[in-house]
Amino acid sequence: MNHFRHFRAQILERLSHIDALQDSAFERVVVELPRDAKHGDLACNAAMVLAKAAGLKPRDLAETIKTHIATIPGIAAVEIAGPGFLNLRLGSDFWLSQIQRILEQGTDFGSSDLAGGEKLNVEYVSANPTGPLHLAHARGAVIGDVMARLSEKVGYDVTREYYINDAGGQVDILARSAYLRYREAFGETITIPEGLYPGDYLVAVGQGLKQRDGDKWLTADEADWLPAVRDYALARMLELIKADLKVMGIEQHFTSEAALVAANKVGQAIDALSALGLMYRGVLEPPKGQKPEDWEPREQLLFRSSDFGDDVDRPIQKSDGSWTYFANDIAYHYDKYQRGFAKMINVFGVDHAGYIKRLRASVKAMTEGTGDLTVLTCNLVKLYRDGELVKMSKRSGNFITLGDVLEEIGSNVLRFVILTRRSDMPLDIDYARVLEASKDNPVWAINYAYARINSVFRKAEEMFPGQDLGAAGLMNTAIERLTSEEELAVMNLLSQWPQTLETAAFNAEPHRVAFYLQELASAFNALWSAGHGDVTLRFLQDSDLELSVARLALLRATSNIILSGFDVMGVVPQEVM
RNA sequence: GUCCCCGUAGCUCAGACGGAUAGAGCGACCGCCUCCUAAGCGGUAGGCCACAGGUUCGACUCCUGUCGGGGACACCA
Repeated sequence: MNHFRHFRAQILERLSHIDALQDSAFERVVVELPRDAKHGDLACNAAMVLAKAAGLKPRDLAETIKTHIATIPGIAAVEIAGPGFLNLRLGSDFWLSQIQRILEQGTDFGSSDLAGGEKLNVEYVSANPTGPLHLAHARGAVIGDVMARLSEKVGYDVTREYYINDAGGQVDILARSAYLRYREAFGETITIPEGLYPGDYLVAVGQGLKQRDGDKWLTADEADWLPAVRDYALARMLELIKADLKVMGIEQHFTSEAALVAANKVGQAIDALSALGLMYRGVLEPPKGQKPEDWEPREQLLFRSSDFGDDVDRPIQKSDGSWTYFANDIAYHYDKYQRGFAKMINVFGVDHAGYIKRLRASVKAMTEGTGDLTVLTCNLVKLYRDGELVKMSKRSGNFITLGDVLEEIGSNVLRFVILTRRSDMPLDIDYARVLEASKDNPVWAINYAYARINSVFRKAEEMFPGQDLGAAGLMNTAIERLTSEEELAVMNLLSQWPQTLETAAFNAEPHRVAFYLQELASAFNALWSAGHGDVTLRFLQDSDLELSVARLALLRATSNIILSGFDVMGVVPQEVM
């Protein structure tokens, strides 16, 4: 349960009974977290935003509102502060109900059906199938995967998707590169010309092809071997890619660009846009600034993307009459829409940022406004070792593959590090730092809190043998015994989890989960350490079972939320450290 | 030339829908282990939120402009 929404609804209901507010609109009323914990558990701005229309001073209106909302169940105290804030303090009856919900629902606590089961397509990675994934792809993979998980939490019916760009010139280059490796497998000495892929991951492809087909292509014409070599190499590349994704726990539905083209989806999508009057033949202005030397004005088939927010209209056909990449992409999104996805999320690398406007324009146009495409961009990732930037050069084939990184730091750390930064900000990863076993390594620090909680439960079983310390046994707890500032801070944070999930999901900001977990772990560690100075604050008090159980209930709720957070991030927790 | 992103503490970064004294981690300095994991915790110092206007009762947040950093800009994918 999102307690902000819960109490807002309760407050609005009470406001509707106040005579002075009969004509007021309540949309601007917000229930939120006060900036300072001293101000209470919740803050409401109702008096300030409604005062003007009601013809009252904010603080006078606040007095009236206070008397009406003070009796809402769960609210222990209402204070008026500053320009007219209503600061609410929640009572132990409310906290107990929250702890009970968390214990009962486990990792489902915070899930909701706000999206009402709407179908959502999340497309990510979609790396060209011409080589192994590298570090930049990992970022998109994590962001997309976590967006998918978050979206499911708030009630979307999510399909995870990978778009295989297997129809363009790059797959012919792949085929030619693989063919050279095939000849190499027969002992020939090869030189890889500029423009082909030099990476040695193709050696195995050449060998595999030799094994499968023998020498039948050695003397064949390119026109004959190319399709076969291409299909074989493509399949091998997809195997590589899927293997890396599997290590990260990612599985997706694969859609082939070539298959869409073969099914004439492009023609259908362009016809649909033509029928809407959005296609025309015309000549584009030359690009301003540096004008390419070989630029020449030519008439092309253009899409009126500028009618839908793009800067200029975009070409759909190349000069040789074949479709542009954009045309295929229009077809792909048209296909998504026909499969029932009015709502789509794409995760792009920052180098494709300039492509977003035209793609969104095409979705708006072809769905006649009913479709919605959100595009998340992932900024650059730089890798550091011992403070030195690890150079990556795609041209020489000398780049860090995702497999290399996974081998060294693992999926957990990689996922977490990626999620500690907003996706559209540049990200630096320092090997030494992320592998450190200390609070400098955030995933470690959170897992440490979780492991400590497990440790307390092990101790508790020794101290109170026979006591039921499972969810059922902790359910009816004297939560009012928890009165320390540190304990209340943790309870308040636990209650913020549903809100965190919703914000992260609906604003497409998966990093919020990571920041929330760091805060929660930090609050827990503070609670733990309070017991160092003051023995009565230790969780387990062998002379006071009731208090110990109350504290254990809070701890179990905390570990449930940590597990929920890890679950959403795709991080696998360690039980003991 | 156009478009997109960014500019917050010494460093790396959070600050949803505009709200109260702008936060965290690292680094610096000072404390805390006979005790559930000190792999930790507490405290102190450190900010004209790039700049200038505008909207508002109220702007780090919204709008316009300027400066600075990054990225992308016909037919490639």
